[in-house]
Amino acid sequence: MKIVTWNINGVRARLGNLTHWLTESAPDIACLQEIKTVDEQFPRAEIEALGYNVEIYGQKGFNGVAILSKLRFDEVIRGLPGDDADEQARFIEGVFSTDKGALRVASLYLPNGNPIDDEKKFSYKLSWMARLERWAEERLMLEEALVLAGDYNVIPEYIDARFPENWLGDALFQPQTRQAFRRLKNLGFTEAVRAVTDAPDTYTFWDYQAGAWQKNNGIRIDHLLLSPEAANRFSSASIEKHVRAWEKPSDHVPVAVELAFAPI
DNA sequence: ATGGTTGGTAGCCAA
Repeated sequence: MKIVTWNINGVRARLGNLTHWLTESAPDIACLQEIKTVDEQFPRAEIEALGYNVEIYGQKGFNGVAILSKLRFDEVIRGLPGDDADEQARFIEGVFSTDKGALRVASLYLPNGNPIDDEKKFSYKLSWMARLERWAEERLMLEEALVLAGDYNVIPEYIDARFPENWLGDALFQPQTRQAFRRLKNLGFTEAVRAVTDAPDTYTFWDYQAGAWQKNNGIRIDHLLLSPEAANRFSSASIEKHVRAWEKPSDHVPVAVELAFAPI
């Protein structure tokens, strides 16, 4: 089973890319972030025509996440618990039935947090990460196959940036940010890409500005965390870098994992 | 050199 995360940066502006990618990459489950639309304006019919079930947690203008799945959804939960006042659409989870039991997949869009001297923005990022850790702690107690996929807006290590010195003042590379990501991982997750390669050139995002793509000025911020039950069936990960060279690309590319589960 | 680019929006903001 192929599970992919992709920050699409506007699903309506990227519909041609999305349908082409779904046909080419053929994921079983695709986690999208930054769909930047309300549910009613999501291009549902075009995606369903390709054989996908669609569950959306949209928002006007910004944010918004979705899960597309060839498997039927047994359950869908929208929003990250822990703050009833948080109205940003950044988290959706789906539960599926497989030959090995339940598979839970979350699509998350972690707050950017910049600029770090804006106390509201950076503290929102850190408190969101603390909420995510509490949520993960609870879910791991279920001992299910769980894939926590999305745009984490976290550069975990120096090798995850082509020019790490450029990111020292950025919310994505702050010590507190990196520590919060380590804390999450250390609950017992396997981070898929780093489990299969130590290569530095595994970027998932290249800014639109200043020719970042042409200079390979990239960072690795899109991640898939696997619970032990998922990690034990994990065989490979891939970064679909060629998508960044398409016409009208997102600034992120899809990141995929292959897990030995079959739909039932 | 504190630059530049994109999407969604009508707040130039968020990234």
